[in-house]
Amino acid sequence: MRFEALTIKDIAKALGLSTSTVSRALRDSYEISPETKKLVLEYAEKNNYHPNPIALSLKERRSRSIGVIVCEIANSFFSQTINGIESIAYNNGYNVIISQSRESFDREIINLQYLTSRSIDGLIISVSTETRDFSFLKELHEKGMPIVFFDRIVDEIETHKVIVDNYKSAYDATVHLVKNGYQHIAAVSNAAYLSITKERLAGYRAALADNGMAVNEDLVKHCHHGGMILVEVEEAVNELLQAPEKPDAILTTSDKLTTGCFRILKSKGITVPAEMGLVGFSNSDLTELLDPPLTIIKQPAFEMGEIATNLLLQLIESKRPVKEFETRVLASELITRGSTVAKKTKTPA
Amino acid sequence: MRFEALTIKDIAKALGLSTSTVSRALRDSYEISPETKKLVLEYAEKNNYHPNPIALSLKERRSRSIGVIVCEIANSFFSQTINGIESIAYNNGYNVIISQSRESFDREIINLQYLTSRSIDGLIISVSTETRDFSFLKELHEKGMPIVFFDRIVDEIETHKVIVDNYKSAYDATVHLVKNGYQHIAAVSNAAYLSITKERLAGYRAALADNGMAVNEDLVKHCHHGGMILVEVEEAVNELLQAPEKPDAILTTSDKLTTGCFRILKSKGITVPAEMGLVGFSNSDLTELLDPPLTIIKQPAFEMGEIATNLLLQLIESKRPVKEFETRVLASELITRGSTVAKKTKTPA
DNA sequence: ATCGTTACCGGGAACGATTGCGTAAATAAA
DNA sequence: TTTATTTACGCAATCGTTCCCGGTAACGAT
Repeated sequence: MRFEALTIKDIAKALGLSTSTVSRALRDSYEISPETKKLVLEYAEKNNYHPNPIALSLKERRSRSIGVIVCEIANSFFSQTINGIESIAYNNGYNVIISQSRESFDREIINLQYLTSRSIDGLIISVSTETRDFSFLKELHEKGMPIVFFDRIVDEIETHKVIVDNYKSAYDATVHLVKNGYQHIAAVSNAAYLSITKERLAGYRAALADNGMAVNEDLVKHCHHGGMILVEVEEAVNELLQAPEKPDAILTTSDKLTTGCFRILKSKGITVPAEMGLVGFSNSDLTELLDPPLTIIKQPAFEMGEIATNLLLQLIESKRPVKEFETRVLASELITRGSTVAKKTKTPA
Repeated sequence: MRFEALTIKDIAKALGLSTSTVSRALRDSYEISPETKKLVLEYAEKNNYHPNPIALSLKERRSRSIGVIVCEIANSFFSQTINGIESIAYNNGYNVIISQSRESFDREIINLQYLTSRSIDGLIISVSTETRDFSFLKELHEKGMPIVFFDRIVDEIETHKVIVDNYKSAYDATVHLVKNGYQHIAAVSNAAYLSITKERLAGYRAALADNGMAVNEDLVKHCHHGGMILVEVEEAVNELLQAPEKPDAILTTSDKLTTGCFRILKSKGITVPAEMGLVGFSNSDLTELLDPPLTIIKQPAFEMGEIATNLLLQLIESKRPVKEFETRVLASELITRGSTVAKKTKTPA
């Protein structure tokens, strides 16, 4: 069952005017007399008229809605980003339609097809951990769909992108570990081909090298489901513990991996930070309350969502095809807490 | 700029048929010859035809999208619920359009107006903590908009609702505190008029009464922003600590309040569970890793989202006005952990 | 030869809105 | 008074789709 909304036609009939006149009166056209305008406007106001957005969409060939694809909503980083996206979209009269890939490539494609068939005006996406084939996205982009990437971006596609300085973030976090006396620093990261993985591990490796420490590839682990499956993280940690050169600290490169590693270490009775230092990317506001409080790399997720949306709207509302694209690189924040105060130094209370 | 999609008209022109024939062929109508069907279908397939959903919406007077209003996406309970909503909506070919009220009544109304003007087919909502006036929702409902409430429901409006057994949940949690030797149990809750507040506090009070403990209203605090503002929680805790009868345990009635209280207690150096027991509603998966691990009441958020969506779709797709409404009451889960092992009993390792 | 059926297909009106164009009346200019 | 201009409005096309009406063949039955 549906409730019938008032249409322009109803107003026209009620007032003995044509629909064109009503339409023009509502849009305050110069060719309508003030009296008629007043009449129409008052009637519309009184009867709570709202233009049918679907009819408008059909006419204007735009839906005023943007699609968002993330791997998971219930993840602090992504939900904070969506928060930012929603706030900007909202202020500009756009809807936000959300889909989850759940880290599955197939599902990402289906979502993509679905969203585009629902005629969204633009897309904001952080690709799934499985996504190695970008042909669908590329095709979409070439057809003219405005796309903005954030977090896990796609180098092959030229468009606006929003990320943090992944290299520097990981570099600084690794240096922080080194400064705190850790000698054998491992990394637990996502799939190797992901942009964030490449950049973050590059920072990690550079930091080690710059501090005269050898990079031991045995100490770099990849979780192909990005920590969605805890067992995967457990295996990674187990392998690290059995490595010839057992690490004394771990750098994790995403939210789920950080809390996942912490969870595993705790369950194994490995003390943090004494036996194992831990620093990782995380946007959860509860890491501070953990035991020990976690040293984290926090991304400006909300702001990233805002920027991505502004860039997308710019793309959507541009009259001519945009050729100049920018990659916004934001600074992350290294919040040092208990999980990395170890070895040599002890922070004074 | 837009990319032009293939329309039924294009197919008709290319194949020398009328649009009606093409339309019918695509919908496998009996009055189209097998040959023509094959021709059309193959052409459509080859050129990747997709019916324009906006045109369909206009014709069918439905948008195949549902609106969701929650106070905040970046909240574990709500993001998990949205997860459930999205999964069911997705499987039924519906979009999910999300808005946040940020616990503000005004913003909730604006979102409501916006969503309905965008012609959603139905609405799933958990009202904001400020919402006392339901006339807008009521009017919407009377106009025929399918609505399903979850979590913070509205008694005055007769429609489907999805909640947990708030009374029992709070009752059991309180009894748990009593059993663990706590004598003076306080409650930190949301605004008094919220459904969840009333039900949960009723359970709390009943549990105290049933165990021969007096209900001291000084020990019941209300946070009118639902814990969104930490200061508010801090004030509540301060008042509790200065109460004539100082409490030795706190029951918190929502996610933000639980972690908020914990944060405040920790910052004040009040040890949990020794000086103060703590149990609260929470859906965060990190509470287990806190120090001490938190005893929580966990709601089946994902499932709640699923059920709410199924009920809504049922409402939307019903041929005649639905008169029989149900309130699904789900069981919550009391997960006992360190934050409530106190006084008398000590759990053996 | 005429009629009724069946099988196929097209015309055109919706759905709700915008907008280019035409035009009547009123006013101004010649 | 005649002509030009302005004012104020309506007609109809358009967006992409569906679906109610037709309509026209071909064919068998009378």
